[in-house]
Amino acid sequence: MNWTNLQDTIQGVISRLYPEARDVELVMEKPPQPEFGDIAIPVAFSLARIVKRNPIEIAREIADNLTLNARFFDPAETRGGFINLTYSRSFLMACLRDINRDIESFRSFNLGNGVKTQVEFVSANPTGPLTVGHGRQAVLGETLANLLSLAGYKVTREYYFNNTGRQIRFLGDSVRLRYKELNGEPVDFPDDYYQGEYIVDLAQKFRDQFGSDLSDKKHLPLFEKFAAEQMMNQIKNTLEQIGIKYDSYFNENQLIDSGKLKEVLEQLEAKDLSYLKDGALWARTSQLGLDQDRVLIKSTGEPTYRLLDIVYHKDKFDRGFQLIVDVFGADHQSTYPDVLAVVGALGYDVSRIKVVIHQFVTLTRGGETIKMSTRKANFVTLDELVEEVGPEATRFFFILRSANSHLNFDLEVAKSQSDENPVFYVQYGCARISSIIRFAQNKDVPLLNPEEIEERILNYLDSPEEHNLIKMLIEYPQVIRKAAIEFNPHLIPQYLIDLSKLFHPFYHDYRVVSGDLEQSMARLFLVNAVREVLRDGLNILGISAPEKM
RNA sequence: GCCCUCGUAGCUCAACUGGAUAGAGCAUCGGACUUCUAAUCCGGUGGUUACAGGUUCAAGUCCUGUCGAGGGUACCA
Repeated sequence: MNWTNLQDTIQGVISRLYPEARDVELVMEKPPQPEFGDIAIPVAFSLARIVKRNPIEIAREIADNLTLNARFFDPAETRGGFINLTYSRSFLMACLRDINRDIESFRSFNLGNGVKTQVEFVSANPTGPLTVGHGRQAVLGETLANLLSLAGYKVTREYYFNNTGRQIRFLGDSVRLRYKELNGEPVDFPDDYYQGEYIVDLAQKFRDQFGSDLSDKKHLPLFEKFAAEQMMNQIKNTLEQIGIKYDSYFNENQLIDSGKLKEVLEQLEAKDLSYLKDGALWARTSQLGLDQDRVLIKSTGEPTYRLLDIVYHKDKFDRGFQLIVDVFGADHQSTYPDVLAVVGALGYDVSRIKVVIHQFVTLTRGGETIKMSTRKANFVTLDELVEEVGPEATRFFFILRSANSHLNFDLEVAKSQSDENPVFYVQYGCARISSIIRFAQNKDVPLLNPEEIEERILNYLDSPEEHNLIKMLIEYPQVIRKAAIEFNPHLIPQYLIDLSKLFHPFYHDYRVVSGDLEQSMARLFLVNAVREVLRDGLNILGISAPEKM
């Protein structure tokens, strides 16, 4: 028995009582107040409109007809049109056993059925170190991939590596000029080139490797290749520091070299979706429902980012991905509709593409906003951030807020490792419970396994606080499921904080290992379940659950 | 100008996608370790959900408008 079974039961009662309203949406939620029970169902209000009757009567009628399995739920009550259900004691204890048995199967569910899925995230140009903003996307994308993976999707994590075009040319030439400087030659370094100190480092490395006879512009391709590869390695290192690994790196030049770009252009021409104007090739995006046409090939002969992204997405479909997740920053909000429209016009089912947009990170230092620009090099790198606050806090902080909210990141706060960083609060819960279990072992209080613990012993768990803890644990699978369905991973850290907020006061008020052996075993069984959930949740977030702190 | 995303306690953010009396943390004030970890706990203070209308049994959430922030509106990515 679980939440889903209950939902089916209620749906059945409704369609029997009110056949005309069989399709009504059944919402089940947590009531705002404990005296309203554990589950609230406001369905009578929606039914009232359809069957044109008083919602209070309807609620009563449904409650009376809910012949629920009494082993799991106490009789249904109604209150002002809401139907309220309360978990039975035996249901709570059954769940507690399940959690102690195997947390992964307790929270497991299958949405994906092995659907071949790609999650693309970060994909920053290798023209500079990753910034704090990329960090948010990295953590968001990776956590989403984790969630989809445990939801039954077959997930590939991919990084799109832009290794061609103007940005790379600028990068290569920036390095070349710094290299010239190192050779003692005078240079005029353009304002719109990459100003950062890391360019000088690259030039130095280049000089160490290739000598000092290559400053002539004809060697630019060598600089480009060298610099892009170096930057890409640096980016991989940065991501690895916060525990992020990819299954696949996709190089942009593959799209060009393989002829796929050309193929797409031919298809667009055949469908009369492109035309020449002012020396450039345009897409008729205005005919696809968008506000204006867009350039595909610049008059310089170079493809635009939009065109490459169209080809890339076509290629994703051609590689057999059935679900395509793109994690983008807010600056892509205007380009992805064009990409989707054109890819759709090429005959692909773009409803299989899910675009997750996250808002920008505003970086502050003691309340002062820091303006960031890669070009000007006045940015804070992800490396610097991780070095200051550690990988765990970095990950937790970035996943704590919903993707759609502007994230304010204050360096002073992050650096201080203060109470404002709730990752410690959650981890401390794990460490505390581990400590209790160690203590219990020394006192010969065993942590019983779910098969051997008797109902008689579980009867010691009879306080409201203990029941509330178990009820909170029962919510865990719903939280994970919801996070996966809605692409809202921030629900997980929010939940873990809430669970910890229930555990820590419990710890203060109730002694786990006491003189009463059976009571101690019961409480040990409970806190172990809490640790299982905390540890599993942290694991999904890529954060460790320390046994000691 | 137009298009996205937002606007919730002094600050950072939640609020189960339309549900019951809008919740946490930080900050601030005051308390708690001879007992399994004080990175903890307990209590006080804090709100016309930017503003004005509308939709309905019910609006922080939906629709319209105004104001404010960020992003886009490039033959940059």
